[in-house]
Amino acid sequence: MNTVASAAPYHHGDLRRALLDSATAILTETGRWDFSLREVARRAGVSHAASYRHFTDKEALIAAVALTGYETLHTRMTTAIDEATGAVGTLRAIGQAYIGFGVANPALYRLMFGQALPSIEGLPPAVLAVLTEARAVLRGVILAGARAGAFTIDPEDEQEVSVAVVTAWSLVHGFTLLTIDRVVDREVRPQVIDALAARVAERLITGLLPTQGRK
Amino acid sequence: MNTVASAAPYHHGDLRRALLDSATAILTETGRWDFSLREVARRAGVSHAASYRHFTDKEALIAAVALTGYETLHTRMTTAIDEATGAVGTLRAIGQAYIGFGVANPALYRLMFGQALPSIEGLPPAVLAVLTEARAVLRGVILAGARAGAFTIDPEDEQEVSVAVVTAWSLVHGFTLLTIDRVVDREVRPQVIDALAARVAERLITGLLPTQGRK
DNA sequence: GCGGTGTGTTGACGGTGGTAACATTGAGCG
DNA sequence: CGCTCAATGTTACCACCGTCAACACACCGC
Repeated sequence: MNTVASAAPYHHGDLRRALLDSATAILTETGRWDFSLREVARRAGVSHAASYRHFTDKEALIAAVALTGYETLHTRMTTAIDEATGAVGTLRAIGQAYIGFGVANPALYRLMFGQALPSIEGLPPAVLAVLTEARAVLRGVILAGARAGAFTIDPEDEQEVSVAVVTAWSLVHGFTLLTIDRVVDREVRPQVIDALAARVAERLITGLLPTQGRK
Repeated sequence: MNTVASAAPYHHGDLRRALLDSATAILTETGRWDFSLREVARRAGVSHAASYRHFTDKEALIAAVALTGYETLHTRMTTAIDEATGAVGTLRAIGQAYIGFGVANPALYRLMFGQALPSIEGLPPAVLAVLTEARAVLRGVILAGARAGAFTIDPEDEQEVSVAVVTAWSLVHGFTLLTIDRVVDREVRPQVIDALAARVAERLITGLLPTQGRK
């Protein structure tokens, strides 16, 4: 009866996947993350209560969508790393991949980092794991750069490394959100976001001060 | 009948203000920005439809709350500037004020920058005005520093100044959100956020590279 | 062939944002 | 002083939402 080609093992086939697909479709089409469960179900051609066989909660559905987002973000970052060379180049690549993902999927990005949960904690462990993994990747890049002497960071000083990680992540996260929210737009009107992102990243790398010590 | 001392010009007195107060109270108490209009009205001791005499929409109420947030943020920034000296010192002060505000009012901050609107555009003009003003303040600080020769920025190069503005704002915005969302917490476990914020800011100012040119 | 379990449906409940019709009350004006 | 009227607040209602319980079906192993 169904026009879908692939196998239909159970009643619907793979409703869980279908629901996730519907949700992400709404996300990208409308740009809003505050969709209704019923709309997702409707779109999947299924009754409004069917989702509860696959997700305990609306929040669980959202968390599952976020998880897919974290996963693709993570893979984009790692592939970007693989294709880059040098500490600074790798840092640039990873930042570009991150920002590129966020700008390409604004609603998903905001769902991942913006909303439905009181805090990141309380999320399913799988979600936290991927998130932690992504941070570990960034830390690894910075640590490698520090060990290679490319940065002014003592690789043995854990705190110093952490500060650098937080700094880089903050910059990239903040830039992504400001861009998504069109706050930046009015300031710069960049033809290409990439160019602006690159210059912002450069500012982080080179700093603001004239080339000499601090303070 | 009312225990409130001040005048009660109309039926309730100043329902608009009361509703805003209720909303902010819920915001700070529960930490959630997705309250219901009816709860706000209930808390103000008024029927749920009364709010529509003062706000066209739930979104309008939220925007009004956000507006108060932007205003206090703006004043905190300007007073911080007044009390600071030197370009770098001023930049530090403004960043600290910004982060301090966000961390002290997490739910409000997320409401201001996180949520209910497809994008920042489409907000009431008053909101946009204050937001723009806040950015202008930051730009002024950076421009002054550039003119004084404190930064490696050509004050005549508008684009370069803009890049610096976006960079600083992105950093501070991202750091605030990561802190609020407890993402940073697990990485560093800072006893005092201020200390971490200061070190992050320092990283922006001094950059990552060993003290020499770029690339 | 048959029971049972996994899957989807129907229908209901309380709560929500929003609207319309009605009630009240204070202010302006004779 | 009393009337009107517009501003403010209330009641009643709508469609929709998230969630749950009861029911229907269909495929599984036996």
